[in-house]
Amino acid sequence: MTSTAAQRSDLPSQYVPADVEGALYARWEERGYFTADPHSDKAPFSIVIPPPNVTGSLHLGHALQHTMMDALSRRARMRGFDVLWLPGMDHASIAVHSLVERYLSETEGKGRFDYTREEFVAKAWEWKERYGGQILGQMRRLGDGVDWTRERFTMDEGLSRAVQTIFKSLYDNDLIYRAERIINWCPRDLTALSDAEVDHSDEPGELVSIRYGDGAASVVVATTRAETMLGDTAVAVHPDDERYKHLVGTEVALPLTNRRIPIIADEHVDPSFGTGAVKVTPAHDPNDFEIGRRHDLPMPSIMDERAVITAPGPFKGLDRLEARFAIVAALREDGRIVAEKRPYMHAVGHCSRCDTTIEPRLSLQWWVRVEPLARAAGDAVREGRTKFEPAELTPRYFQWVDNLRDWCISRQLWWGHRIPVWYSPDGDDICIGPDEEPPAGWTQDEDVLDTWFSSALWPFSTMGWPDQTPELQRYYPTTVLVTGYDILFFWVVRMMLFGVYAMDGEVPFKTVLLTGLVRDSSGKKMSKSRGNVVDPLLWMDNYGADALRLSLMQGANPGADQAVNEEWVVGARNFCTKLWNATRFALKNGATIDGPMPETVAGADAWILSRLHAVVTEVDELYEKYEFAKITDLLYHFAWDEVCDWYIELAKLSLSGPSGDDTRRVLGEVLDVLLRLLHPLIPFVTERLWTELTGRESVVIADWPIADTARADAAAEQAIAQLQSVVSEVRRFRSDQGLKPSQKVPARFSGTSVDETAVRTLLRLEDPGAEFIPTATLTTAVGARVELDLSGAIDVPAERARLTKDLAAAQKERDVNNTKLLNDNFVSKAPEAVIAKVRDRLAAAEAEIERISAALDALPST
RNA sequence: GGGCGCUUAGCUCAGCGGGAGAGCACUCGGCUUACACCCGAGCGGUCACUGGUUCGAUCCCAGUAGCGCCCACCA
Repeated sequence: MTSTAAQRSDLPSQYVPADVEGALYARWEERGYFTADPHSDKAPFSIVIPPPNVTGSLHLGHALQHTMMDALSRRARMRGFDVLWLPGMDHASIAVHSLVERYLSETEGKGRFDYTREEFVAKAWEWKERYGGQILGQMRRLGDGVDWTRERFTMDEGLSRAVQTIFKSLYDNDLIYRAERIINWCPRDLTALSDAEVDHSDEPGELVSIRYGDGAASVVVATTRAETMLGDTAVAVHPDDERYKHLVGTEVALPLTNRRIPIIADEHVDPSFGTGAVKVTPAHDPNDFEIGRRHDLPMPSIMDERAVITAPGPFKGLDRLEARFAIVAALREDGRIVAEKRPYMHAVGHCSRCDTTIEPRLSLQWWVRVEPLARAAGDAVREGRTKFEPAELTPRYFQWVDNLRDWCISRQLWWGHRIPVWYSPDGDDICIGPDEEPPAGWTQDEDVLDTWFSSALWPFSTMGWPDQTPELQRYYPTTVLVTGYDILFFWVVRMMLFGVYAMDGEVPFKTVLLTGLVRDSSGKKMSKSRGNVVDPLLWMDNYGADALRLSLMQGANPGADQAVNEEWVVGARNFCTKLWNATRFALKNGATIDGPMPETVAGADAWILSRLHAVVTEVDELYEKYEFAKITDLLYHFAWDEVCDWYIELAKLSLSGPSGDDTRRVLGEVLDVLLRLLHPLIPFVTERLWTELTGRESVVIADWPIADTARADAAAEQAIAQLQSVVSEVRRFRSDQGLKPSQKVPARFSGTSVDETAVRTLLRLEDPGAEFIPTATLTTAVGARVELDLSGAIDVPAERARLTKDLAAAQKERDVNNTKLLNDNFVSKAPEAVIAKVRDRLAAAEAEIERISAALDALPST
């Protein structure tokens, strides 16, 4: 399978991602590299993908998270794990409804209610097959190594079965119940919503104070929702409020109506807010509902499902906002308005899907009793069975899980899992399990379940639960969940609730890796309304999937948001090109991975191997902490600064020398290991280069590098450090002197053991001739002396400026350290190692000052 | 009202008790036969402010100011 690298060294000088990415992915998929094997004897490693909406398209947040999951699973595969990365999509009940409704209105000119339920659902499936799931192709473009043979959809038969099974179990255990309560109602989507699906924002409204009743028996209430007064059935005051004690138990006339309503006392009322008296509208406000329940008040509803007034009278038929305006005007006319504050900023709930103002509505819905589930889910984290990365975000989990209220799970929609409860003509109900038949003549509940209900089962429903499949037994609990901290509540908490419940207390994941949000280049949240949304597909088109992935990983500090910017993607693309050309150089020069590594090597070869294995160790440590930004930074600098800028430059010299074969082997080794280390982050370019370099099948199935501590070579590292120091110092001198890089300068070395030939070549220095005149002398920090013959052409002012600057720095260094050593407290209390270091630095600074002063003195005076 | 976090080079961010760092941007010089998507050199910061702890604070503690996020039924 191997052939010599030199035969294949025909790469062009630039990497063109579009030429290779598609074909490589197709080959990986075809060869089944990403297919898990539940019967394997390898240790399992599993991740379930956060299922994107079937309506969705890949955005930068996906790109970030998918790259992390891909990197983790590719590395695990290389390390010898049996990897399952399970892909799939969510049916996204409300989102599909909006899209399908728009689609039907455009294509057939009809609205949702022009179809029967069955027709609409059929249309939705049709839409899904035709337009849904675009993201799956986009995931392939990004390089996601998911197991497509196990792709799932939340409305699959198997997952629907899981939904029905757990629903029945919860129902039978009295953890699901039906009750009439105030719910969040979206008057546009015409459905109930859970608390999590409501976004609150402060908005300018109005606070009007209205006098109820007349004379001494009157009371003033303040409200932001004057229109709901039509449904008032009481006025409440605090029981201890002396101002109103005498009124409790009496009645007042409700303005604009003929009704009289009682004044009641309830602990909920805050006497210090407003007038201390509050109107009570049990059918249109959650607090008022509770008060109404406590006092057994009537709960008349005054609006329909579209938030249009239904209460008889002049306001009937008005929209809630029109009604508010009209009612305040009418009250004003009646002289009942005591005060009006406008604008009055207060929090208003909005439908997270369509942004319509939520209407609290009294409604009969299905609920999950979360308290017992939440306690178990909280304990799982308290006991450390699930850990959060970064750990700082753990309190946020508890904030959620410890304060959950019952979860409203029924939705007045058609696309989704229909509630498996049937009603008899007499109104009895029965919950039907997956293998049961409802009694004849009974009818099924019309509602579907909240989309998040099925998502909450994802870690086990996708693996075949409730059946005890090999997958479920092997891959649950999953190794790690990677998701944004923004859906901790929506999703993570609920998976914990149901996972712990359904799987006998076993958590759905051992670690939850929470990523930050991807923001625009100035750190602003991306949103359609801001118009700053970047399409990752465009960047992939222009720079390649690897460049996108690498740029995202560069900014991926645990739990922190990151700003992205096209220039970073350009930089990442440049890195890929750099790698490409380094490998191209290696191939051109006969680098190889064939044959055993030489036991001992010298000079730059020894140094780079020492560094390479240190990097392997470090990368492994950083992966344990999910430090993607640091992993990327480390590999970026190792590859670019050390391998390309120094090692390859030095290798150019030795390739033609006596140890050329060693260098060819070492160069092959370095690139082989480096490409394997980089593969999880940038799979395409590394695959292309690695197969070219090694002639082997695929880096996807290559082994993860193992650090070889025997290659650690402190002496070699020190020697190269010295060489680098000498070279840098001379380069700086040349640059300050304005010498062209191409200009050759005679030079003489002393006091150093660096490889003179190497240094001369790198610096374009010539051997000293017979008439060598040392017009400049450089002494570097490592004690090497370099004399250069500029034949009188030395730029004295430039050199004086350079030396003066160095002198000032050295003097400052001397003073700082000297001061420390003169401080008795420091000398007596600081650790010995620190003191020794300061002494060394002082000595070095003094030597430096002497050296520079001498050089300055030696300069010809002008 | 609770909870969390941030403030370090022009920008985006690392660092977090003993010498201020990276990428990009910027300046200067270079087509040095892997790479101009490149090479070499350089400029750039009283680490938000005020106190405290410490021999020593960008780093720990307290407070101040500004910014951000999450949660919350004060009408």
